[in-house]
Amino acid sequence: MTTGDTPRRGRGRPRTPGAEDRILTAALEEYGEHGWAGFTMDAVAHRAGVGKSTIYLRWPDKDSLLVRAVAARTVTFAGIDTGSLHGDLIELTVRLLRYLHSPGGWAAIRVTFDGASSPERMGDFAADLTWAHSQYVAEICQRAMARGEMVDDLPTGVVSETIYGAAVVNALSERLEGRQDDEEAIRLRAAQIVGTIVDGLRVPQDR
Amino acid sequence: MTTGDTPRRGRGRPRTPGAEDRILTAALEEYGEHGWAGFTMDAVAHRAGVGKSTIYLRWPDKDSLLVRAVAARTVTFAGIDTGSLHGDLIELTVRLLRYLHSPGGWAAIRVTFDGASSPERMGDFAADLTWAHSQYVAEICQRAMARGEMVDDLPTGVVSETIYGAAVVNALSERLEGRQDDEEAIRLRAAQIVGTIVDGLRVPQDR
Amino acid sequence: MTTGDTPRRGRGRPRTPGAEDRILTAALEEYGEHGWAGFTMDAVAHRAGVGKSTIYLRWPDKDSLLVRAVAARTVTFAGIDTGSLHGDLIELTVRLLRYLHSPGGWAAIRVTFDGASSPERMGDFAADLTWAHSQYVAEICQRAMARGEMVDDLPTGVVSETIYGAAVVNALSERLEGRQDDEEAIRLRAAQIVGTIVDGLRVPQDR
Amino acid sequence: MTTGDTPRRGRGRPRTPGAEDRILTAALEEYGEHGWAGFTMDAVAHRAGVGKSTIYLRWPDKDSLLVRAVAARTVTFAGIDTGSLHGDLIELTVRLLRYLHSPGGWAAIRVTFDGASSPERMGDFAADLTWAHSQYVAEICQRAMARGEMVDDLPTGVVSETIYGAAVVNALSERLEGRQDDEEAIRLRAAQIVGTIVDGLRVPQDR
DNA sequence: CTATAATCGAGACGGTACGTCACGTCTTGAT
DNA sequence: ATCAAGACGTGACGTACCGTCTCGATTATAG
Repeated sequence: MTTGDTPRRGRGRPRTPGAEDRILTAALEEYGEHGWAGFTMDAVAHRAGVGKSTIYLRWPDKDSLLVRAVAARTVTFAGIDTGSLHGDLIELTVRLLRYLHSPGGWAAIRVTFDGASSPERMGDFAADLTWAHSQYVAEICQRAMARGEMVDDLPTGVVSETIYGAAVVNALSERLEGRQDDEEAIRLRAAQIVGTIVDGLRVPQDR
Repeated sequence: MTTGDTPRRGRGRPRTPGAEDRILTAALEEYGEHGWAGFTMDAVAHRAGVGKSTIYLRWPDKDSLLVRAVAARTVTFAGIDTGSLHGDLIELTVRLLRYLHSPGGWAAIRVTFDGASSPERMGDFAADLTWAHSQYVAEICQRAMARGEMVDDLPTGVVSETIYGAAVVNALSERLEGRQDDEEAIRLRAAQIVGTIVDGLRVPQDR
Repeated sequence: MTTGDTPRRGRGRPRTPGAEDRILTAALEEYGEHGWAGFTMDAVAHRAGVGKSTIYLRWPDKDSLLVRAVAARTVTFAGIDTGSLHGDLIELTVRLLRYLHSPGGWAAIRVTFDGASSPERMGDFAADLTWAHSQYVAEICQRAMARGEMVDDLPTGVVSETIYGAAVVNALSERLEGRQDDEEAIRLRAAQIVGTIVDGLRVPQDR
Repeated sequence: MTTGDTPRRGRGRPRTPGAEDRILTAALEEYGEHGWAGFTMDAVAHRAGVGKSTIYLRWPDKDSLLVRAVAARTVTFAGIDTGSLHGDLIELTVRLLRYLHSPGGWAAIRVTFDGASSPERMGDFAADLTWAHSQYVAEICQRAMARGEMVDDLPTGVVSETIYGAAVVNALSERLEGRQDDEEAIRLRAAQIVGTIVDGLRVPQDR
């Protein structure tokens, strides 16, 4: 996920090992503190204790730096398997909400939407990220279908859209209302969202 | 929601009638084509065939212009009442998807997320918009609860988050995948989303 | 000699009248104080109380600015006519030495030599300046020839080369030795130079 | 005048024999082609087929390299003695013109004037060079005075300024006018310059 | 024959200035 | 009073070069 891949083939002074990380961290911090406006390459360089040239040696421009900074801090939600559809989705949603409520997660959201507007500049990060998210849900659903727990006449994409979407909008409204949701609030919201999706809104008629 | 408030009668040359509209249109077009970076006041002025002063006489800065341009194209989803929860939500979701897949709707999404990141500059619009969306769902849910059609131990905010979120992410993935959903695709997706929310994912056990 | 020629045809805000002068003055001062290294566009802009764009609106780059700054302060030596060859040349040489010993004159020398090395960048200033200098001498010589005061089998170019060259090298050695020639020293040197050229070095044999 | 001073025997890999020369040559060529601006250490290193460290092991900075490059190609005009003032000066002037019309001589002129502008960085070379030139003339003049051939109430500095200056300005105008003086043109000009200085401009009154 | 050490080509590094571009302000003459 | 045009001060952009540094490779002397 880093720029990496450089096999370091010898000739010339090698790139300073720590620099990559320090720059990405500085970038995320600056972005978090000042937003896109006020997100300055000079400030990032200064905060990372690095010259601008060192940054531009690694990333071609401001957009790319931010995208990579976000990508480098992307978390994975793979490997969830509690044994039940409800349990799996709860676990996934809790982790998702936790992430999206963090500065890095919010930055990922913004970069994703920016990326969808100008794919030539922000590259494939957005597509990769949303595809990864849809996969987590797909795996959970496939297991649930195999267990006969879940209807099988529904593309899993709808489920991932619904869960991912609910989490994104929840993070959005947290920011707009100036809330700071704690772990308890997150767990409650996850339960409500998953409950709606698994059990539906209809009043149970006979049970 | 218009520029308004300043009736601007009195002495002197009156403001050129068409200008307001041409500027807002030009702004949306530029934003749609080039994204936030590459969205230039000079370009907007040029495309609208207008001097920069004419713009700055009406809006204080770039953010405000963009917010107003988006707001001027905002649509309302009020007044839906088909008689059933399922019917209401389908109608709402169809309209929502149609809007968010349009250039103006996509711009509204982006402005909303930008606004949440820098509320001091353009936060009010985002808050107003999301609040309005949550109200449409709230009204529908309250009527459904009164009819006994829907569980009443769930805050309506969860429902609006889920529907609005699913629609937003659907618009996002349409762009990322380069799709161009037609009316049929939209109706199908709306049915799937609302089905999931109203009926849930569980296999009906006895019916 | 200024950038000028702009007939100021109306449309748009006119260029700030004083700016041109303030920038040229600031440029010469910065150049005089810090030399070519340490001659910074930002510093010139700051000293002139002007933005960099205002400078780049008028001159395409650093070289051009310096050339024009020097050119704008170029002095003329036209109109010398004391009635005798000796008197004319003394007057010319005194003025020339005075000028070349001043900061502006020294800057003119440097720009001239730079210009001869890269004519595509420094343009025609160097050629114009040396041509003008040769003309002053040519006029003086032609009058002297007409009066029968001077040999007429010699191109006047040699005379101007000799006088201009002596003055340039005199200014050079003043700087290298850290001298600060006063008016008296200048007049003495002028007399010696012109004496050498008019009367020659040979011992007068019979007079 | 070479890099010298450090005999550099002892252990370790000895300095590559040809490097010194290749670097100085490359430096003069780059300087000649692009002038001071556009005279780049990287370009010199590349043209000499050498790493930058190899250059910086020998000279502390750009100024020093250039000064040394010029100094290494400096020619001497010592040992002229034809028996007459006129003959000596002709010989000196011819050699001087030949040198100053060559790339190395022109570079020496430029370095001299640059050095006079920032003596702390490269002043010594300029002072040494001009002092050497004045000595050649001084010797010639002293012999001429001893022979009673030349007036003795004139400091020899004036003569050297005049001759050196005329040669410098002649080289300048050759470049400005795009001429390429051949040996014949040089001899003619030398004769004219020396004639002016030895015999003066006055019409011989009785002969 | 091995250890030590200076030099080499390559090129990344922190810094500083370049020339460009956009923002939001301003100043003009015209409407 | 508003308009189109466009110059203004400010400040970030991405590039280029300086002089330093770090690397692995090379080439000598010293033990």
